[in-house]
Amino acid sequence: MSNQETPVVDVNEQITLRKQKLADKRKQGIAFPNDFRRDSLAEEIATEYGDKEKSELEELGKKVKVAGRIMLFRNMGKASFITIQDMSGRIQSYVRKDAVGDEVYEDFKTWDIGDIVGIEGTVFKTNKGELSVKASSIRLLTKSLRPLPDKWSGLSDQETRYRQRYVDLIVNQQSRETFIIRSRVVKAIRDFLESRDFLEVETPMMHVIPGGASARPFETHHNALDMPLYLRIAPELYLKRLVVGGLEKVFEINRNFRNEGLSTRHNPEFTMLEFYWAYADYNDLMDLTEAMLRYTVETVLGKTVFESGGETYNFGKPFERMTVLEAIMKYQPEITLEQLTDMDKAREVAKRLKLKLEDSWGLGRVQIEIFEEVAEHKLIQPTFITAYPAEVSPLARRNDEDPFITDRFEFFAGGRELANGFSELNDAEDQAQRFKEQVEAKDAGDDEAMHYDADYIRALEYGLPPTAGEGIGIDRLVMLLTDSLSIRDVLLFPHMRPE
RNA sequence: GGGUUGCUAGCUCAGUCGGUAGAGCAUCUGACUUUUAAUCAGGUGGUCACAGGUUCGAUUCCUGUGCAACCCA
Repeated sequence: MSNQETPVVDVNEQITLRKQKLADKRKQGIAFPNDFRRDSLAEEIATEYGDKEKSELEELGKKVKVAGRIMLFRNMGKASFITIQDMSGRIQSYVRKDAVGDEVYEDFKTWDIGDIVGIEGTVFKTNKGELSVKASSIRLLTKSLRPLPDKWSGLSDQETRYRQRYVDLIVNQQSRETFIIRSRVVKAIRDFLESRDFLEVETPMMHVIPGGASARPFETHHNALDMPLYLRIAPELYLKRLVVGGLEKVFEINRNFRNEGLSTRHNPEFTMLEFYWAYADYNDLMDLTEAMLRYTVETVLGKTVFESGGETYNFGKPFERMTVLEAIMKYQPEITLEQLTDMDKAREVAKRLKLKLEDSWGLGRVQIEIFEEVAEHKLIQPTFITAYPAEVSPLARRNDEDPFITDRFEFFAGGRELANGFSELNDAEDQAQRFKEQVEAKDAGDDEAMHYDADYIRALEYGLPPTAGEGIGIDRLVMLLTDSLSIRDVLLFPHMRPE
């Protein structure tokens, strides 16, 4: 294949010319050499020599080998300046005809912005003081056949940025930074949990029974076994099986798949951290979550107070904690506790808020609908909301004093739910009963209700120690830390309809 | 699912009250051995998203489709 012409669909004059240049290069020998080895990155050179005086550098005569993509090309006759970009940043190179030789220089003048080059030369400073590499030799390593976007305005078309992320990453520094931050967030969380003796595990992505959350799954098919399989909607039930098995502190950072609509907050596949902690409850979890998020924000951004979406966030001070009902009354003071705890009155409140209620919903579900309508989007600063009704928490442990609610919380910041955690239900008989209720709901037409997972019940029957577990949406956390309005901005390759 | 907006050169954008289009960057030719979005002179480049309709004539007006962004449910 390497000697084949690349088929190009949308050919234009510039592409045709570049293909001709590549064809000439093929005739001269190896068009795609892979024997150049660099010894320096742009940023390393800047860090090491940026502060030195012009004369100091001349004395030093530091020789470097750099490589990267040509981003700017300023030809001034018998000498040129090019700016190349590598994984660390950009550096300028000064290419003189008398330094690289007539033949190379004439060839070099035909190279294009976007081409990938290797340069050997000396670190120096120009008269204007810009740190540069004075080329003693320069080679074309990869011919680029497609012109890059405008060197000044870059690529701003959202669709192209998502569909051709490679181009976005070449020209938009901010996009590169977003994904560097994303990587640092995951690393910070991993370091934090490992330092507290959590074990990282990998559990199946393909489930026979999709469980651990309420959502519609993607379905696939195993040919050899001739059976349906589901892409997981959550790893929860497998991680808790591991706690039964004695892995008392486990976590997994991986993809979940939910067969739902697309929006600025939803992608069919998204990344979740889930972790389980034996001999702990939801209060311990909130403390741990607070410490982990504070550590993550501080490690990644270097500070605990930051701006995002026009708001100032403070992850340094203690996170607020309140119950679902307290949150409703805080943000809608005319609603009383009495109205929220009486089924008929709560339904009246919901009706006034123009919420659409199903007849089958109990008081707990109605309360949550009201909460989501009046409070959720107002929870800007980091806040834990507790005391979720059992009706909407099929996997959470009931509260000892009030069996109507569970020992559960959700964590909010920026008006978005970022985490969900609770003391786990470890009563096998109670869990079996709740699965049955879910199956009844499914039979009644709720296609987000859960299946009955008999093996999970069997695992619980061996005994799940008292345990707390939590899931944190990594994409939404990264959105907050990178000031991104859409989940697509924090996914390298977001789901798009076919072109 | 409903609504609004957008789709014009490789990129970023103008524009045509209906007479088939412009700018900057990129590209091409020429000048230039310390430039900084280099500069200067001169060129090339477009099924105006797609398909219909109205019209003497549609990129422009109308309808539909596709993709995208935003808002609502």
